[in-house]
Amino acid sequence: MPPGLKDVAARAGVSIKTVSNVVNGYVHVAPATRARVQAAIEALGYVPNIAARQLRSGRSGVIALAVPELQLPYFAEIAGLIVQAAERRSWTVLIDQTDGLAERERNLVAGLRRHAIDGLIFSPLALAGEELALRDGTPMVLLGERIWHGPADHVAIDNTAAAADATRHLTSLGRRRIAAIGVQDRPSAVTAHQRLAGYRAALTAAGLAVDPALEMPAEGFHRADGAAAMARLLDADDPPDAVFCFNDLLALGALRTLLSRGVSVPGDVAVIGFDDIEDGRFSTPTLSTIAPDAPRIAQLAVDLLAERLGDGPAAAGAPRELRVEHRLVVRESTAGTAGAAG
Amino acid sequence: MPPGLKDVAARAGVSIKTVSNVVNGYVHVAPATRARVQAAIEALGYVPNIAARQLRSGRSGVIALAVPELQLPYFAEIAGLIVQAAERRSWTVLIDQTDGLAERERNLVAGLRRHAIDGLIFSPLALAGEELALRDGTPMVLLGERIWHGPADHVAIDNTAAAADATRHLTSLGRRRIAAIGVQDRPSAVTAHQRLAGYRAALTAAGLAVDPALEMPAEGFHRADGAAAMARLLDADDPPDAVFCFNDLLALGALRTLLSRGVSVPGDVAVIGFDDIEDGRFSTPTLSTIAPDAPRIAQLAVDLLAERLGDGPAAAGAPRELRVEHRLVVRESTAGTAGAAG
DNA sequence: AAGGGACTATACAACGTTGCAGTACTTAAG
DNA sequence: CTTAAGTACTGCAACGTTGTATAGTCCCTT
Repeated sequence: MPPGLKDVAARAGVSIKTVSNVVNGYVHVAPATRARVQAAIEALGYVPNIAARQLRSGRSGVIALAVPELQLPYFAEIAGLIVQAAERRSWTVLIDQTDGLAERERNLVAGLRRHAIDGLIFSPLALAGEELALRDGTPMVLLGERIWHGPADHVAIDNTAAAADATRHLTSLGRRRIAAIGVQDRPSAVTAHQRLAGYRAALTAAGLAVDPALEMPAEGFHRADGAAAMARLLDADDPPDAVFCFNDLLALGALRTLLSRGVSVPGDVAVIGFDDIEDGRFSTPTLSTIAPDAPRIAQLAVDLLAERLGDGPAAAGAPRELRVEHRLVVRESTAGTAGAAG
Repeated sequence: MPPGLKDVAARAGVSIKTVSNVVNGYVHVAPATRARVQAAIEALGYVPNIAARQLRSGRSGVIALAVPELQLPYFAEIAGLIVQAAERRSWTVLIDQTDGLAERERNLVAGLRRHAIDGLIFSPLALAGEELALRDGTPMVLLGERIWHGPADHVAIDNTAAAADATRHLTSLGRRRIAAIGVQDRPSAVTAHQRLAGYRAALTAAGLAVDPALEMPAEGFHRADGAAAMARLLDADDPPDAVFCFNDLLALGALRTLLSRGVSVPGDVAVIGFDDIEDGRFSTPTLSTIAPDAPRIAQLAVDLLAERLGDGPAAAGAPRELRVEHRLVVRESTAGTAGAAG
């Protein structure tokens, strides 16, 4: 029903191939011909059929982005930024939600969509290390963890250093009993492990003891988990005077518990999170956090993929690891000032 | 490079079409043949080429979802739910972010991706009414507004009634000076208009005067807009004793302003929002709100699309309008209890 | 015993596009 | 004036799949 090259060719009085040449910007087309074809294209409202193009060329112009959960504000932000970056290369982004399920992630890696996508940007949650090796040749860029010598290209901040920065901020404020919320046992929970490592390192560096009672596990990284963990900390014998939460949602949950119990923040307990999501800028009190350079992460991920996709010389080669900067953002939850209830 | 029907056929010693029949679950294939083909498929790791299938059948198995902004938690939630609902029909969802830009929305409606998608679920922000008529035949389901006699299928809650419910909740608490935050002038801002209408209707029904000074405009529907509007309300001569915010983010922004100025919520000012996003369950105080039945919205939208796509009898026919229920959710910001600072 | 139907399997064409090979004409160089 | 190089355009085949048409086999009915 919609017009094809054939229809345009008929109307412009040229061959199908010439129309194709015009569409693809082939140089050796006479200006007059080009104009005539253009006119026909516009008159008929011709749009190239992507399926046919893909069938012929093997390229779909679609890349997939797989994230654990779109409702986590951090991933929503990253997704938006990647879509923008991809748009500049006129790529379409297919967003896949894994819900952190190992099976879903394995399917992706095994090449579930295979023919449909040119590349994959993947933020793994359940999988790590060797399991991430892509079976088919689809280029992949990993996001968000620092996996040394991993099987694929990789963009991440230095999680361990960032966690240490957050913890050091708390020690520099004179806090001595600093808890961590978000510890996870699963061997694949690389993020949690790295942030825990950074936390411990900073404690040790400040001459503080590592106390297992202060390392609170969290099932997920949601507000509810943070709120529950904070409650357990407060109910314990020797409650903390500061908390480093492994992401902002945990921190917001913790804040909720603290405030509803009348604990002053940061007076009695200082709180710092991780991610710098928008919510943290409007919570009461506003939330100190570690801000990864998300726009740069998105841009680099897309650039890396483009490099692999380019048929140029740099297409092959060993996996690359790109580090992105992060900043410590100090707000009320550690620095004080505004109406922090007590 | 990846195997095709041809390769499987060769290995199984049957014709290409027979393999195709097995893949598509055609009934009249002898069990022995079917088994042999299945074995070949698994041995070779055959995966159907979607592009070729689409080229042949015209169907891509992909539907698009276009929302204003993924970072708005309400849309992130809807997106997740739609992806789930689509998965049950083994459809893939392509998520498009319009940023509320009229041009981007017009492109979509004009059929930008045309061949690539089987249908479109669209939550318009800048466009309304006639402009939404789809040029090509791609089925479309509209989300989130109540456009009477619109050009396409449509799933929505009764915005006006819901806004009236929220406002009535405030009047029933004895509040007399009730402000609204989120008013928008643009004729296409249908949501804002309808919520304003419901607000006014409920005021009138309660015997209260409509006071333009209490109807606060908001550029966007973000926290910052709510915070700013609330500040202006508090600085005015006769501040309100309750606020109905047109979405939860505005309400959370308003809460932030109220608390940082030491105004008691709900003691001095009661606050209610709209959407029931997760944040509102963990804010301080927790946020009363109107909860649309989001899972049902998602399910119905996908079902409607499926109906149009089915080559069955119900495929054509006049646009349908489906109404989804909503509930009033009363939490601390209007009902009191927990540690609402004062 | 003949006819009809259900079952099993196949061959061929087409979907719309692009790579490759090739033709005809023009211009510049020797 | 011939030859080579470049320009402008065309035709054919192929990408991998599925719908239609067809043919052969077997069993059941009349």
